[in-house]
Amino acid sequence: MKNQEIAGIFNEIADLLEIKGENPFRIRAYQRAAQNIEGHTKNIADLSREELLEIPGIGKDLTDKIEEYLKTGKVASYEDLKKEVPEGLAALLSVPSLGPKTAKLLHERLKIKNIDELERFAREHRLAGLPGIKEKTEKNIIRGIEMLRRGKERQPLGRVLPIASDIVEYLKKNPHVIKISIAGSLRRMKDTVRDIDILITSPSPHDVMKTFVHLPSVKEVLMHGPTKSSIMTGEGIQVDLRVVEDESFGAALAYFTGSKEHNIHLREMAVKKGLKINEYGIFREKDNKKLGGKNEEDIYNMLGLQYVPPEMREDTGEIEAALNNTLPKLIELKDIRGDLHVHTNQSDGNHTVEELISAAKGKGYEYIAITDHSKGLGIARGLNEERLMEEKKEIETINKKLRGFKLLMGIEVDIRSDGRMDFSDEVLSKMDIVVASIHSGFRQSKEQLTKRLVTAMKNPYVSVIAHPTGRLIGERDPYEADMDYILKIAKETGTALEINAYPLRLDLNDIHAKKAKELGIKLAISTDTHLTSQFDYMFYGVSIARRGWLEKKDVLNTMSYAQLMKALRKKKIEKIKSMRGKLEFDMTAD
DNA sequence: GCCGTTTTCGGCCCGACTGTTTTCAGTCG
Repeated sequence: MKNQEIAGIFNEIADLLEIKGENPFRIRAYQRAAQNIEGHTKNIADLSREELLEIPGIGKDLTDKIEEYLKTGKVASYEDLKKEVPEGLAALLSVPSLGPKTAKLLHERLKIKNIDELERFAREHRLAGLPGIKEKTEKNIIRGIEMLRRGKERQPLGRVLPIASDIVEYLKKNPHVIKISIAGSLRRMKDTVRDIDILITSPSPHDVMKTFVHLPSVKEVLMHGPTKSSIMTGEGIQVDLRVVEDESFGAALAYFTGSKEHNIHLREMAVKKGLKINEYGIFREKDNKKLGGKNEEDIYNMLGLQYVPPEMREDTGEIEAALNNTLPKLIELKDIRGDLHVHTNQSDGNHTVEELISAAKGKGYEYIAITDHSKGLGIARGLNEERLMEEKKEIETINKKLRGFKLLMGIEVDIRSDGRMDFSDEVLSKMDIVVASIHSGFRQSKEQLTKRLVTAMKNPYVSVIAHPTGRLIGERDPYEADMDYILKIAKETGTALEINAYPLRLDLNDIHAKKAKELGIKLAISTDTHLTSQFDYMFYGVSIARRGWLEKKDVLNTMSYAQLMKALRKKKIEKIKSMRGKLEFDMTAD
């Protein structure tokens, strides 16, 4: 996908233009274009000129630049800009509290070109004395650089949400708090978040703010105003709190949840209707009469839109869909009827089958698939043929005794480095479900990795590809595989793709999941449980699915046991037939 | 740079907090 590359260039152009002091709206145009390209589910390189022009925020000029880049690998105007602005200067913008005006000033007066130089000047007190800069600003710049170095990366959703929930519980105890909600990218359930946003309504903001800046987890108070404060926790996560009156809760929640792009789009719509939206409500422009804002729904209703669930608020088409009354009915946690990727203590899980059944029943599930590792994964005590068959026998015995609950006999079969499955087709054919995945050779070439996954999908007994990109958030990048091609083959072979709900994986991610849905590929949302408590991760998987606009019908494990077994068998037969067809064709071709 | 039921030119979302000021610019979300 060229999308990331092109979005990156447009974002850098925006930074360079900012330093040059260019027209802010021109800068925003580049940022908006970058955002829309990055979030686009189709590979930009495959689009025609007309299709490019249809992307919001992409006009004639940017289309030219995209085509220029695809053809030559460069954008001339970007190369020119880089010559004008010293290398490294744009990086100064990543320092919190330091913006383009200051960056420009620092370069013009002190010839500062990068963050290291900036830090040296600041520590030597050589910034103070410049217009508008004194000791306090100097200190803020040093603090900003430290923050940047410490917590640059975004944190995984699964790590931050529990911290946020603790803070919410603590603040709830303050008697002046009426309503409280998590907002920001955390409420939108982005797979990684940079900070925690919390919204409160209270008649006595001062008291709430006082509680907030004295939370036990506060390491530093970054900002402390009457309605808005920020703190840094001991874990190095920034928490922003906003307090409004109860009458404004809905408007403030919408404003504070974002995304920024979604909000800007809503406000532009409002302006065209003679309305104005801010965090206090929605108002009639001419006489400033308040028309709503106590509930989030007010905002959408007044604009003639369906209510947009927070997970969709990225300005990637949801507003247009809401206008046309065609928003998908997003999948919900309660739609999930089972888990298709579960490990027992036979491989690297921690529980017996019975313990897993009991926990799954507690979740209200109708079934789970037992999918231990295969022999190739020695480190996880992967099962050989003999142990697998023993497990199968055990599962069959247990199944006979179960009432209102079923086990699927499965395997998480390793895709070996040469693309072969870790078990023969004969063994795999005895499974109810085969989940195939890559656990080694991550550094192979793009061609090799793609080929491995494609070979797996073409195997008639493989039902699901687990954690298809192999990423571990903050630890390991997704491996180089041609995702567009993999999606194409998944569609052709009828292989389902997994949204692995393990918080560090969340793999597929939201963008790929959306694309898979558009192609008509089925998805499985699975927890990859190794501990019974990890069944709870399903919530994260469903959140990613919602961000990918998935509906109940797109997800395998929303089916009943009978429907699922029928669907799995049908796919298997179709695959075998199609493979035979290919084989015969190949033979006659020779 | 984009975009059009007021516009092909002239707009482009809106407000809080900080640090430097004595009325406001810069930054952020």
